Amino acid sequence: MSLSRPTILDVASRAGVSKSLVSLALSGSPKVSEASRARIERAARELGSRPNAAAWSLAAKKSRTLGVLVLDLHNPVFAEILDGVQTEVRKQGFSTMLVSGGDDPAREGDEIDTLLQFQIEGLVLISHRLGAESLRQVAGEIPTVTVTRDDIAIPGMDMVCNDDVAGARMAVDHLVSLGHRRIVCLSGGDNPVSHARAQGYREAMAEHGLSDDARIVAGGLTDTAGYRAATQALEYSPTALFVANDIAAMGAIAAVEESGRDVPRDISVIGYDGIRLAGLRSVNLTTVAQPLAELGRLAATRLLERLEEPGRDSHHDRVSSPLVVRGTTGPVTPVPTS
Amino acid sequence: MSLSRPTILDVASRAGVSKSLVSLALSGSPKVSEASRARIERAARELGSRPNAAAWSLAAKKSRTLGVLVLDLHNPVFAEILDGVQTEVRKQGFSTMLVSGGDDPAREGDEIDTLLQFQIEGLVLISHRLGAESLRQVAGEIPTVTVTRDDIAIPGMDMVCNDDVAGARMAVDHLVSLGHRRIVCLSGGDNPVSHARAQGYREAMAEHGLSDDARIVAGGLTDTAGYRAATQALEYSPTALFVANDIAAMGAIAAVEESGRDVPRDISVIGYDGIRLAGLRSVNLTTVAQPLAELGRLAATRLLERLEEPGRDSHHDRVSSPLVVRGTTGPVTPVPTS
DNA sequence: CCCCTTTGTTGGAACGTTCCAATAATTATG
DNA sequence: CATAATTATTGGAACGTTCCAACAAAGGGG
Repeated sequence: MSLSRPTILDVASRAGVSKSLVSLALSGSPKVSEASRARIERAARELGSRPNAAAWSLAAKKSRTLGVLVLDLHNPVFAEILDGVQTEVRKQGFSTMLVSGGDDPAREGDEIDTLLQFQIEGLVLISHRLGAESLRQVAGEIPTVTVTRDDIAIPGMDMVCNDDVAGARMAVDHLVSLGHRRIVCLSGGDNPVSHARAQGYREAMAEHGLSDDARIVAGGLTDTAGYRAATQALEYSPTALFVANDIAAMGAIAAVEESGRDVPRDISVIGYDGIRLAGLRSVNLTTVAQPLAELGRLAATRLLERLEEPGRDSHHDRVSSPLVVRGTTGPVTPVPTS
Repeated sequence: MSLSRPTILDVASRAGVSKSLVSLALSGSPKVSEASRARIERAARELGSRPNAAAWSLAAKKSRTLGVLVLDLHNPVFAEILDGVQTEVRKQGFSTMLVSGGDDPAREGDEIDTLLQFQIEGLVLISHRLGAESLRQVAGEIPTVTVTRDDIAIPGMDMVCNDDVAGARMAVDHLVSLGHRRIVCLSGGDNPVSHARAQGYREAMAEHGLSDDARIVAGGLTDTAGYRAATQALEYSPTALFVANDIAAMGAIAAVEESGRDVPRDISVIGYDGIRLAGLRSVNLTTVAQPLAELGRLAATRLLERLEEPGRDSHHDRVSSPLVVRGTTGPVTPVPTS
């Protein structure tokens, strides 16, 4: 309704002081007398004034706002990491401006541009879409932290991720300890994360002397990709599947069940990511659970630290992801299926 | 790195024109000669200048930014609506500033405040948390549209939602057409949306002369709530369950299966919302699918329309949600179970 | 009682834009 | 060719803050 909101000038005249004092009082400066402070606060409350963030940011030459780019909001992994970011950022008195790349690299660039226009002070990239070149360029312009990728090290850019290789090995170890040997890996396609997970699979298989049984089927990170890859994997008559992520694992389970086999009696399935969804009763997926919210929290912390101390060396955090055993993995059945 | 980014003054001096002309050129005014425009654009590109959104918003007295408040990002329903909002808003040249209420009413108020500080021009509320009073207050301050609730009509506030009563009736009709009579409703608890869905259930049961078979079990909108409610509902030995939302329906399915019954052979289950997740192969849930992205798109459209024409009457859109039949519903088994 | 500190308070200049009224350059008109 | 009309361009005043140097008022020490 009110076309022009009250400004600090309105507050000042109502409280009978200068605009400068209002500014001081509202920013909590100690050099304002109690009397004035009380009068100013009352006036501000009565007028319902709200500081204009645009003016603030212009004058103070900072925005106290962090930009967050998420690969695609539909994927629960990102939503969960995001939540950790937001909680921490908020706690430190910053705001976040969130944009979604909508799974489209071109749009991703645009969105970063928008964020920069808003004078964000730092950028959290929850996406592995950006190429090395763009990444380097962005990181050169603004303090940046990436989450979920550890393929590119750029000086001055921080990195937070889980140890995909170790996680994948843990998954395989678990399956082996249940007696499985014919374990097929449904890879997540051509991206850094999936490569690392496949690598961990290979290493663990070798370590258990199962290199000859190692089979990697090319898949993707989606439900349908998992379904297709699993269908194909069945030709190897495996007793267990290690799938690149939880969503794809769900697709894989569907494929296994449709083929008339039971999970986990005939075939065990293990995923990766630890999205909440995997914990739902009807899914009940065994998985390597990344501490998603913690990843987000850590990323925010690192970024805020760098804002304090811009020149510091880049930090590379690699947190470990525990194995969460649920209902889709079990001991290998003694009698072979056919 | 560069402490001070290039401004239009830098561009102006490089192009040998005044700052005003740069402003004109960059905003695409027709009264700039081709020659100057080309020079200015080149200079801007070379310097890598980016308009300062804060300054812009201050000078132009608008922000071209819309605020979006989401109840909780973890719930896929909201992410999917959000996606529709963002796509449309973006198309019209606006930016969005997203905040999440984190399922906490107090924080929700704070977040709206933050949004207002950023001088957002309009607000999209994807949440049914706010009470009538706060809602009225917010809507009085800024053009607002709510999505997914139709319980409170406030003059000047637009509303976009689906017809929950009709949707619920459709669900029941579907079950009845499959021969079901003992259909139990697992309600979603004490919130406007769940009330409407339960109401639709009651109406449809009455219409089919099944009022005596109507049973409503109090539940919630989460996985575990659905599980518990379903466990309780089994005492009525139903042949079908109508569950308040998809997530709860997934919990219900788990309960049914754990009790040794098969879905859909022994008991059919139908959900509500149409989240993508429900379409995953291993879930394959029959549901009343709200056009989630469309809801978001429509909300954005209405809000932008209102910005054009501030005084207009409030629009209440109630879109219809088609039934999507998948694998969790089937004909009632001819022979009674016990 | 004067000067020095301390404590509050103030006006004005910035910040990077837009917008407007005024000017300069160009073209059309009689 | 002078003048009017049009088209390009410009400087300056906003916008709502912060920040700083300067000032007023009040104590404290000699």
